[in-house]
Amino acid sequence: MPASPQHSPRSRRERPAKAALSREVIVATAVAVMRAEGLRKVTMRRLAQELDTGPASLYVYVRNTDELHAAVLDELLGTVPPAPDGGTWRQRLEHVLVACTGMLLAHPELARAALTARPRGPHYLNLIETLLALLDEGGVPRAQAAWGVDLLLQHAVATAAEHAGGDDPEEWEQLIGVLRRAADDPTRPHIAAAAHALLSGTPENRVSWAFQTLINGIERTAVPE
Amino acid sequence: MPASPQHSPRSRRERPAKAALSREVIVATAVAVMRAEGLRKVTMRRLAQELDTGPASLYVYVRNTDELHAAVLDELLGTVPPAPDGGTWRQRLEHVLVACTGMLLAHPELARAALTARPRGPHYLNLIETLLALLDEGGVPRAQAAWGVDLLLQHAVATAAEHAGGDDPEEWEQLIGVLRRAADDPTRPHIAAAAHALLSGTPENRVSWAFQTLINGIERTAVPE
DNA sequence: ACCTGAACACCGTTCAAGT
DNA sequence: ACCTGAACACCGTTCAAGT
Repeated sequence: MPASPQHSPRSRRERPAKAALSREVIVATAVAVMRAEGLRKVTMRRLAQELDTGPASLYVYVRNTDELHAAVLDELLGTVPPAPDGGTWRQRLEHVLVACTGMLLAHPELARAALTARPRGPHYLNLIETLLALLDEGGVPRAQAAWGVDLLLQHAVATAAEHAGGDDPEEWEQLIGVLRRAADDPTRPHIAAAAHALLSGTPENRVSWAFQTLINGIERTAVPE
Repeated sequence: MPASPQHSPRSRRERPAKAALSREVIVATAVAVMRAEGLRKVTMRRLAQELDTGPASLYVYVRNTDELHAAVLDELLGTVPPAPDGGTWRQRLEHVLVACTGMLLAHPELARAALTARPRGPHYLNLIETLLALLDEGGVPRAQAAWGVDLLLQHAVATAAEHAGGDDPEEWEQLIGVLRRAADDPTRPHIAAAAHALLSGTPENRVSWAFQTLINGIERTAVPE
C-alpha cells in the first residue's frame, strides 16, 4: 500500500514518478489541494497542472467540475465520527448532525457546491443509514423519517454554505445597522420588537436549537397520504 | 418617470443616449440581463458592456459580484405577493413561504448566491416583518419566532439553490440507481426499508410538508435560557 | 470624485490530432 | 481507449492615468 496521497500535497518541486491518471488519483489530488488552499483552487486546470497533464485529460474520468466537488465531499464525509454510544436517540442524532455541520463548516465552499451537486458515494449512504437508524430507534414513522433526513442534511449543508466566500466582518456590522434602523421604524413593528432576538445566541446555540426544532417537527408531522 | 428599465433589456443595437452610471441603473440592468439570460450572465464584464463602459467603472457603486447578486435578489423579493386574507395564520404563513420558494425556484442561481450574500434591502425586511407578524398571530413566543424566521427562509433559499446549475436528468437516474442498489445491500437495512419513501412525493408535497414540519418544530421548541 | 483602458491572473470546456 | 496541446470564449479585480 503506497503512502496516502492526502498527506503529501506534492508541490511542483518534489514530484516523484508521474502517477497514472485515474478517478482515484484525481479525487485524492483534489482533496489535497483543497486542504492546502481551499476549494476555490480545486479547478480542472490546477488539478491538471498538479498531475502534470492538460485539463482535457481529466474529462475522461470526471464529467465536470461539480461532479468533482461532489466526489471530494463524499471523501470528507468519511471523516465524520460515528454516533457515541451513550445518551438517548435524540442526543445521539443531534450529536451526529452537529459533527457533520462542523465538518462542513470547515469547508464552506464545499458545502455550497454540495447543495447543487449532491454526493452519492458510500460515505453519504452511510450517513443516511445512520440518521434513518436513529430516527427509527426514536419511533419516528418511516415515511416522515425518510423525508426528514433530507431536511436535516439540507440544514447542515446550508448552514455551512452560508459561510462560503469568507465572513466579511463589515457585512455583519451592516446587517446590525440595518436591523437597528428597522427597530426604530414604526412601519415594521415586529422587527422592532424582535430585533434583539434576531441577533441573539451563539452559533452553537443556534445550530443546536435548529436541529432540535427540526427533529421535533419531523416527529410530529405526517407525510400526505 | 421614465419607462422602467426592467422591461427594455436594451441590446447593443438599440441603445439610446448613454445613461449616467449609478447603483440603480447597474442593479436594474443586472435584473434585465438576469431575466433575459440567467444569473450566469450577470457578470461585471457583461454589465459594463451593456452599460457601454469598462468593468472597473462598476466598482465605484458595487463592492463585488456577490453584493451585486444580493441587490438583484432584494429587487425580486419585491415581486412576492403578500399573504392572502383568508385562512388561518398557519395557512397564510405556508402560503407566503411557498410563494417565496416558487419565486426563488424560478431563479435557482440567484438562490445559490443569496445563501452566501444575504440581501438586506427593504423587500427583505418586509418579508421578515410579514413572517414575524404571522408567527406572532399564531402565539409563537418572540424569541423562537425570530430564530424560526431564519430557519424558514434558509429552507426556502436552500431548496431553490439545490436546483442551480440545471437539473441533469441523468444525475437523477443515477441517484435512483444508487438507492436501488443500496436497497439490496444487507449492510444498510434502513435505507433498504426506506428506499421508496426516500424517493416518494411530488416536489409540491415535499415543500409543503417541509414548511409544516418547520412550523410545528418552531412552535414547540424553546430557545435556550 | 468619477471614470476608464489595459493589464494581471486566471477560469471551464471542446476538439482535432496523436499514441 | 486514453491522452494531449491548443484554442475558444470567457471571468473578477486592480491600477495608473485621465477628466
